[in-house]
Amino acid sequence: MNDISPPRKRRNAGRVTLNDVARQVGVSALTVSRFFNHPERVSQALRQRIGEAVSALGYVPNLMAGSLASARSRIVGMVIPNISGPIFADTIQAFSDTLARHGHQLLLASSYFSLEQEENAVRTFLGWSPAALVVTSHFHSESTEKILAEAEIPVVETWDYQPGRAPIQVGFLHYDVGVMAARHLLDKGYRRIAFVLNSAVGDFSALERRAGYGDTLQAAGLESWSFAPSAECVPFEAGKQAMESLMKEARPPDAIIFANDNLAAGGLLTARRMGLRVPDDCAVMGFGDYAFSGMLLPALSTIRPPARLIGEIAALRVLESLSVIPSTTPLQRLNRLECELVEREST
Amino acid sequence: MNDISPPRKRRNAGRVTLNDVARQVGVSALTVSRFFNHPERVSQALRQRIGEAVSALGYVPNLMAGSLASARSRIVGMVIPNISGPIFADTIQAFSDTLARHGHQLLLASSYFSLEQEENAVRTFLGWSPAALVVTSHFHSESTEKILAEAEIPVVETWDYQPGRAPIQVGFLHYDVGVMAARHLLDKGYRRIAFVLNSAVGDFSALERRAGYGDTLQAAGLESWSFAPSAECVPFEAGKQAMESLMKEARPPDAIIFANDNLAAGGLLTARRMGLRVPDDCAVMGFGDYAFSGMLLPALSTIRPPARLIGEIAALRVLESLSVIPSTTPLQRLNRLECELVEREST
DNA sequence: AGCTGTTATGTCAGCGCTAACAATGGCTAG
DNA sequence: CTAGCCATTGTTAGCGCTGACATAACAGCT
Repeated sequence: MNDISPPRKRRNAGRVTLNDVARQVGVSALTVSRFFNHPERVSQALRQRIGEAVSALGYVPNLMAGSLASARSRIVGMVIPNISGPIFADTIQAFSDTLARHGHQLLLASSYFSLEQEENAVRTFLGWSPAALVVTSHFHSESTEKILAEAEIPVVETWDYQPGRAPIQVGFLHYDVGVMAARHLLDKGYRRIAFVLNSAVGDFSALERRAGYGDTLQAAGLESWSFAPSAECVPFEAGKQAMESLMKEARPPDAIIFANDNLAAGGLLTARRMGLRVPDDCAVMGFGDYAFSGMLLPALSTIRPPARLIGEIAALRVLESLSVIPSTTPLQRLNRLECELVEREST
Repeated sequence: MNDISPPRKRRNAGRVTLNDVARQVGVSALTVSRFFNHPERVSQALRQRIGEAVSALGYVPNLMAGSLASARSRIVGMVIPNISGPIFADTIQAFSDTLARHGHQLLLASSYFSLEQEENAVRTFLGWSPAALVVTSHFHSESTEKILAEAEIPVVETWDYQPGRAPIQVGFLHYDVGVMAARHLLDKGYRRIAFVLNSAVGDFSALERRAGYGDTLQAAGLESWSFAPSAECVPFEAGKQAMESLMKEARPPDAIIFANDNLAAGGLLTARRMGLRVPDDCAVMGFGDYAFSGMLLPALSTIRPPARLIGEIAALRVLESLSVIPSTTPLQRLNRLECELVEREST
């Protein structure tokens, strides 16, 4: 019955395409493409007319198609331990904003300090041919290392600085933070200084801070001493547990460095509930300078990491690597940032 | 000279493609494609062999190509006022995690309460043919409304609940929060209750909370009264400014509702510095239940929004709309969530 | 005039994948 | 025994865009 089968239809969905714009203006599709990607290569007159047609038709470039054709995208993937934590949020914010200012988008995933989740996220992100990838710290699973090395895109490690590593790094030496905290307490005259680790397993950076603390105490001829709260308890509880346990010892510490301000806050409030005076009976020191740290009673002495700066500089390094912005060259060294000691009432 | 020009080369870059896998196994590319997207339509035996080939070759599906071909992606865009703020971070975290569990990715942008930035973000996101779009509140520019309506993808509005609006909404009625705060203070016997607005322009939700407060006071035959800090100052400062200014009045308030906990914290500390007793001289109430709120002295009474729940349910609604997970149907009503009054020492 | 170089635009082929349709073979129902 | 059906796999034709290359037009130069 049917003579010629009609050409197979495809669900174009009536979306406005480059070709529609091109036809409207009377040029080839490529010229319109250039209008978006290399406007300087299109004559003034055409630029004007294309611009009008674009807004008249309400054309939205299909970034997927563009990325597929050019094997480049304007997506940057970021894997970070968590989003809602008080420190990383600032980094994400600054990173995202800086990218956005230069027309790039942020694809985000959290790893919860799990190397396996990090690997999954990296793998998935690579499926999107991202322009670059940003991860946290230099601790990765072996396969993640391999994948990142073979990805042939810029990779930036944040929140850490390990001299001599290949990828671009934007962060600080956690070891130094441990040294800084220990020195501060030593200068203040404390001698029995304990260190409380994070209850979150996989937070290797905290271990480096402890190493800095340990070496500093050893160099001063003092005994170092660390407490690991049971995993699986929330930071605040872990701090409480640590304080109770440490103070029960025969010779309790006269100062405690907590792996972060959440733990320190738990410790601080527990100390007060136990009737201890802070810092007279026991000094307390945190890390992170969270929003609440200055409002505690006594206000918490802590070390403030350059969270926003990390995000911003990481984004700038990414954009430089992609030649989106000119390279401000010998900045390699400026990737090593400093933490700031915030001395308040608890030490 | 040259007889036949060689076929033009393209920068394949040696990446492993579907075809490579298919060739290795000895099937067509489509079968491998089905292996990933509709595994149930591939025979057991092939599934096995394809799976092996995939990991042997280290094949990573090119999601761009897939999305282009199918006009569907597994990206969900989210536009939120800010990332690092203490409340939205939880929503983002829960949203991202829930999406990730079902193989979807989060593309994130922040609007800083600016309708224009929101519109830009939405426009850009649409270029990625996202599977769905999530925005904050029901306040959008006219063109954003239009774009969203025409997008033909699920759109979810979060952090707000306006009866009778078309898009899926997951949130609460800010008006109710205002009522709840006012009622609480009235019940406690306060009569001269002031409201302090947010210093961030564009936070329309705060205006709705104020409306709830205003109507409640009016219904009680009391005068309502609001203070707007100068824009451009950080929340903490704005709270300070408000407290100083309000307390200088001839008949100062006996209770103040702040638009959020940051403002309230500024107000609280200022009150104490001014020698006022809280809550005896002036009660203080916030909104948000930020991390520090319970640690202030006196601990801040506030209203806790279901931040994580919003993120999680928004993600579930998105996934349902996309038929990724079965629809738990008459949940429409469950999208309206409740805030919780957290009574502490400041009221 | 002829040559080179530069700028502005077009042609063509494909990026890697999947929807629509077709084909194959085994199996049941009439 | 054959039509009809399901399950499984293959063929074809793009999705919307951009790279490499080609071309045209025109300027500046010998």
